[in-house]
Amino acid sequence: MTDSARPTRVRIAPSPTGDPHVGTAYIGLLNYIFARQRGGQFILRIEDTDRTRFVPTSEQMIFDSLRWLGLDWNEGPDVGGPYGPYRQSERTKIYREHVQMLLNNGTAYRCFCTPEELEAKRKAQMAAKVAPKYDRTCKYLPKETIEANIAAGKPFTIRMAVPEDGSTTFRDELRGEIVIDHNNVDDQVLLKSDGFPTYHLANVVDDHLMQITDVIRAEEWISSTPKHVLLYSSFGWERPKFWHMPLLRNIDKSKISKRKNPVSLIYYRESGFLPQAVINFLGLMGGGMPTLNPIEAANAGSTKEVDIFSVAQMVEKFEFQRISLGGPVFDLVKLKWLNGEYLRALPQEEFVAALKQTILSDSYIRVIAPLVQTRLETLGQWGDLTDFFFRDNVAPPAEVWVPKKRTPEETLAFAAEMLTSLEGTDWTTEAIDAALRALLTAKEWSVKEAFMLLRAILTGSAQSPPLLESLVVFGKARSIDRIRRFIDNQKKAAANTKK
RNA sequence: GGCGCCAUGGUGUAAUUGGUUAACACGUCGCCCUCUCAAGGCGAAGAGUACGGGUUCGAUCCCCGUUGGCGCUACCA
Repeated sequence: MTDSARPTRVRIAPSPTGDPHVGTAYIGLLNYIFARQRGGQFILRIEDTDRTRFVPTSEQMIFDSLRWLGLDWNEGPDVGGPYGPYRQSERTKIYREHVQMLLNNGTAYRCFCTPEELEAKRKAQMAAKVAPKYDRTCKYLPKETIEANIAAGKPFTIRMAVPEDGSTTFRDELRGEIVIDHNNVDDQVLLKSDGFPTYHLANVVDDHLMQITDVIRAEEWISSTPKHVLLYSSFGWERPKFWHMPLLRNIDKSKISKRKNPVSLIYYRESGFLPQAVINFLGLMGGGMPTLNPIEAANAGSTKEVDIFSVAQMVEKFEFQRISLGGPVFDLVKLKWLNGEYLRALPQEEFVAALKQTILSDSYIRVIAPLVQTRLETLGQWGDLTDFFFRDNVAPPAEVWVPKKRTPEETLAFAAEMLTSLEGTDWTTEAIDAALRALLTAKEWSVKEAFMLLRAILTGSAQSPPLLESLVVFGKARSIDRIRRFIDNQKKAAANTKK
């Protein structure tokens, strides 16, 4: 059972629940480097077991974004491999078979409690200031009851039977031993009533079946690692090594989120960040690259070179043991500086090519053109009508964005509502229109007021091509970011004038 | 609340693993260059390493406690 003989195999397992996330890219990069350093394999697995959050277009965006960043995988849903399928929704039979093994050896049991019952119990526990935990009602159900329930067609989940005392100890390769008392481990649902597995089951089964040697994932998983360790032993399997990486943070140190940061890889690509810069920046998060010694630094010519490196250099020099465990703030300011460095270093031909691939691409211009064709008299007016599509900063004056009968405060509050609503909207004119109208009716805003506000935020002006179409063309990721930045900027400005 | 993880300038990281005036990069400010703005060059301010105790001749580094931040606490991942 020595793992030294096993060839290194690592994986990332994103969920297709929306836009591909920078956190996925971060963990992806780390896994990629880890595999390359050891001549191992890097696997992409799609964890699409939550049908309520499933977004059909998400998977392809994940593929595209990771490829854009240059993080190629050896095995995955789209490239195949010997351990497929690599999409969990296609592996439900495997999970059911495995959960049966657990049922057979008594390390799992059926639970007939309804979501409502569970919710009520949880509330009661919270009210009593007790740690919310499943009370094991169904753990010791008599055989006859279980069979009767099944015969009656009562829906059930399957839970893991966590030992009622003792503790689980595991080793985190970066932190050392971590001990968690079983009192603090819930009887986790392994198989949902819809027949799909939860993360915990699917993850362990797949990692084992796919021969994963090292689990390199975000720190948020530490607390549930005992569940996974317990599962490995319930199955009688050797467990992988666990490496928990620090969590990327917002400026306020909270876990990075779309409310406070552009978090979509689509955003970075569409806003004209270079993949090398994004990857380089991610490589800076948490350290890991050894500092140049003074001689190397002198040879490099400039000390800032220590912050600039490629994936190849990371593969060569990155040391996982050097990673610092404090969650790094994802600082857009430094990313922009880095991106500027890469842009300036580009040969002119490549710089032009980069423009033509992104912000000046044929496909982008093609979708903008119909919006302005009827509105211009000479081609020279193109820029007048479309500038906001090509700009990063638009700053509408207050007389444009504050409706006559509203105060700046209530307008900003409405903008914030709009942001929340649009975040959860499909990016089509119909869906945006519906969302907007629902909101404005609820808040008693006129169509004119609401649309003008959004127009001002998006374009910086009171005149523009059709708003909804413009939003769609500009893209969800960038539109959302523009609204968010507008609100932030106005709040800052208001705070400053008060001082 | 419970459990866990973490803690070096505003931000990201260094500090030959206990011996330095605590270093580098971003950002900020100033100067130079310059038709402007960037870029580039030069320089400055900014932490005494969260706090309090130990251990030690000596702690950023080891130990304990406190505080704070973050995460988890779902039929989400």
